[in-house]
Amino acid sequence: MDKIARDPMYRLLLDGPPRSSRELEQALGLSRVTAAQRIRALASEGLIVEDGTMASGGGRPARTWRINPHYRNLLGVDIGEEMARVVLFDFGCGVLDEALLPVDLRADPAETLEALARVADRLARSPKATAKVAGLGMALPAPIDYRQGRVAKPSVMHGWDQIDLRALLSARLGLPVALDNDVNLMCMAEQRLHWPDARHVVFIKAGTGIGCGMITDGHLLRGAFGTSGDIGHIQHTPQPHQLCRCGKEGCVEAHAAGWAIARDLRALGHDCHDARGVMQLYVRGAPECRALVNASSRIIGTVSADLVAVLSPELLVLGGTLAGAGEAMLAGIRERVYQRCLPLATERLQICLARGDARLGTQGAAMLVRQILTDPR
Amino acid sequence: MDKIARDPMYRLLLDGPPRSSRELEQALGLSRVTAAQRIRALASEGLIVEDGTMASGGGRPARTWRINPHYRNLLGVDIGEEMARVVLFDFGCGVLDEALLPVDLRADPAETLEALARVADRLARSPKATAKVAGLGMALPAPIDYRQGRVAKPSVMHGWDQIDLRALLSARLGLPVALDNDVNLMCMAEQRLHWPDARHVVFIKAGTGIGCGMITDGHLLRGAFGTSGDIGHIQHTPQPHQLCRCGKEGCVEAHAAGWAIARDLRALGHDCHDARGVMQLYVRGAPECRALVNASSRIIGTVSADLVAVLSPELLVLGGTLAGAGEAMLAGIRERVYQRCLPLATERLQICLARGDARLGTQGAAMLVRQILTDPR
DNA sequence: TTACTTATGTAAAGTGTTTATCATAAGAGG
DNA sequence: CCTCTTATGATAAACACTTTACATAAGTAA
Repeated sequence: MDKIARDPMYRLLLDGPPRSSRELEQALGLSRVTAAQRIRALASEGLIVEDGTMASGGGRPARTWRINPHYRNLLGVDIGEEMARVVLFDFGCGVLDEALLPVDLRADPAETLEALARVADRLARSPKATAKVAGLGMALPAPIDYRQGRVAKPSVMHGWDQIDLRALLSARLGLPVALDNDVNLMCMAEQRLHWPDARHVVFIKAGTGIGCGMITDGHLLRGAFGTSGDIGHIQHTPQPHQLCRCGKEGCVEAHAAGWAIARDLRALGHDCHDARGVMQLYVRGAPECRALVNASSRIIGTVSADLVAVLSPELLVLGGTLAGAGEAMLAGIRERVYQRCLPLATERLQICLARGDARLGTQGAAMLVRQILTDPR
Repeated sequence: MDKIARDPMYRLLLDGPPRSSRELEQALGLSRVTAAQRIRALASEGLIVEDGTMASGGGRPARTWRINPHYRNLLGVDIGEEMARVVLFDFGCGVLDEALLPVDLRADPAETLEALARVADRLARSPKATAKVAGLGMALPAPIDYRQGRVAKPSVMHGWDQIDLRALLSARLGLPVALDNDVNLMCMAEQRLHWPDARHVVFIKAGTGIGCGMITDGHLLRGAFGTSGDIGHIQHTPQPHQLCRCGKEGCVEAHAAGWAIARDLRALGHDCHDARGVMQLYVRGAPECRALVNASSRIIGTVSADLVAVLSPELLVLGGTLAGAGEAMLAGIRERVYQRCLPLATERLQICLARGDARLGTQGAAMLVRQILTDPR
């Protein structure tokens, strides 16, 4: 593991927009002399580069500095329930190259890992790479003990909790590796990249499964055991109870998740297996599908209302495959949130669709390993 | 406002147990020389005093240092829906003197404030006082914008949102004043004083109203608009909907709060007006009251289960007047939490009664103003 | 008692930061 | 063009903290 600057100034530029010398100085509470000195040091090592000049306010305009995206590259992996995505990023989380591969989470984890490692190796040597790869981050659809770097206790990833995932991958690839839950990472990437000023965010991922990530006071909320955000298995007692894949009845997932909608569509004679299939039917305009998606959005809205009442966020973002239904999903969520929450909590609340694309999970994964690599500890 | 040390070393001793020179040095990342020098400075100003010696580990035992509780005194005020409590604390939040006064939240806030100010003035000159009063903290049963120092938009405190509470009180008393929501402050005091090692805590206050406070990663969670923890007006669709005092139907409060139980007891012919009245009947063993309290505990348990699933705390504490029912309340909460949450979230979760007494709110208020007085900013 | 261990005090030398001062660069506005 | 404003660079003295080294204090274990 090669050394990368752990200077707080560099971290500030990694997380935020380009800044001038004066802004850096003020943000870090340094004197002008020290700030300038540290900027020089970072620039001479090639970690940061000049970005441009700010608008003049009547005097000499300030130069701004930004990170050098080509100082290192990063790999981000997002394992979904049917597909895995591997993306090669520059150090600013800009996309350089990408690969998809099918995965079967019920198969032997070792085989899946080896397949992933081969793809990662190939991407690291891609002609589109601009620098050495500094680390790999991985998003997984399971609760993760992200300090231990392993799956805590999976609902859909049978057998994955037995292995020391981080050590295994790190040894196989010769790279620092960091893991976390996919929803947490999507939440982090969405906030950092698209809503940098929001300090209290709830991110709801509605796809084949349902989960949420939370940012409070600018920090990702992982909970005491890394299992936070489990809204999929809250019971909200809808009229006829449905059996959930977790073994309980009446879970949110069993009524509103992609797999549940697909189940209901199959019962109506459609060929549909997951959230992606639901969206295919949805865009074709199948009325039964639209009705089921609308119902799902209202169930998700019910849970969202509880989250808003408890956490009082300024922003509620909907992501995941089902967010492809766009305003239709938002309408159901807004309906329930405004109906059930007190005006004080909703009058300044924004409810909207995620701005990030399908690479959000991989971006969050890359940001996580970058964060760990540059952490002063 | 007189100056009080803002040295991080002093804050560490304020928040935690007595520590030795070496422990302080390590906790703050200082060298031995600097730590000793700063300890000398704090001791010579009378801010800290020697506490004793640690057990010897084969060599000279280390001296430990603690804050000097008599350096300053603090006032804590907790305004309830029927009574206000004013407590004079030493700087370690030990109780020195105390007063209760009836309040009517529907009356003119100015009159209530003047009555409070007179009591505060009297306590500050109490013969039990050990030092000058450095500040006053106040806990209020309403959402508070704690930066602005005023009531955000009250449900039960009509008219209180019109006034700049902090400025008014501060001018009247000639003291720094800090405000926050009562449940937030109870949560903070309970965690800091009784569970200092717990970093993820949910505190549920079940009294005349119902609310919750949350500590995540050791920090009190206030949300974007200071309105977090509003579990009283979550709708959980119990069978026959009850009208809530907020104007909606089916709120948790309308079925489980002290005022709702009192309402049901009055319908059964009992003379009962608030949570305190409910507890009086409860300890006398009235069967209808026991049944209603049990039902309430299960409704609170349902909400608790959602909180546990979302936040993944290591500790769920029940406080407030209804917590006086003890194990009976816990039983209902545990029943629902273990029934509805995944084992991963509950296997290491503790569910218990608050250890703090009726002064918890005033203690939190005193801690808040102490925190602000010693904040380096 | 002596030997060993850990805690604490003091002084000198070195590192990094801050403050203060002076000089230069580069825009806006007249 | 000149003047005003803001940004930036260079330098030196003052300051805070760290490291190192040595001395002393106060326990335990033999």
